[in-house]
Amino acid sequence: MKKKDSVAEVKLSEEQFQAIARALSDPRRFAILRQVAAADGMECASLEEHECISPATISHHMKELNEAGLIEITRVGRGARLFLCRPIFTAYVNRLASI
Amino acid sequence: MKKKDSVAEVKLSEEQFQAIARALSDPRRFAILRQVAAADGMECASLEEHECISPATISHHMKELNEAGLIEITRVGRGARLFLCRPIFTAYVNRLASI
DNA sequence: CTTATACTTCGATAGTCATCGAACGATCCG
DNA sequence: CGGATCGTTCGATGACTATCGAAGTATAAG
Repeated sequence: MKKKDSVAEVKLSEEQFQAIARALSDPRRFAILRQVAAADGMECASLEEHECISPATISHHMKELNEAGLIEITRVGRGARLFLCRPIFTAYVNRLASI
Repeated sequence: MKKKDSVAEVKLSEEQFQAIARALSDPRRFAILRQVAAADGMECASLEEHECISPATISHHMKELNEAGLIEITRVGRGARLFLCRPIFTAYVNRLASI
């Protein structure tokens, strides 16, 4: 008898687990992730962070989040659409919760 | 109708939330937290980390975990006992999960 | 009292990382 | 074609931090 395994729980490597922890430890990155979670498929250009940090820095954070496996980035036209990889994120949360 | 609020869910400040995220982003600290979670009230001297890092560094990590609100440290005799602050930890996990 | 154990504090160091500006690449529009 | 917009890459820089050894504090034991 199990609970909530409807998505066939992803298995995170130790490396990825730590990469995610690191990715989430930066306030900007977490803010970005929150926005993507709230509006899946949103335009990168719509992120609030464009108000306070440079495009170069935003791009850097995107790369980090992407390499941690937390978001997918799809270029469309001149812009980019952002998608939360919820299975990965959920796997991280569950693993944390289980310590 | 709610779920699992049996501990009267703790409310984390934005500051504490980020402090916890930062605390968890270091592999050593996470390893320490895992050991404490697995053996609440354990002796600091029993941590595996004594095999690989200096007492000074361990003490530093303890301070970080303590200031993030994740562990309590009580001196007893020459040693120190470590306790996981599960309500705080759970509040962090729940807040993460709710994005 | 002296020694040993357990942890803390301090200062220094080396490595990491968020941030930027500048230059570049791609795409859309007129 | 020629701008204009959006994002990426690169190199540099300043800030932060994990780590250490050495010195300090407290406690227990001989």
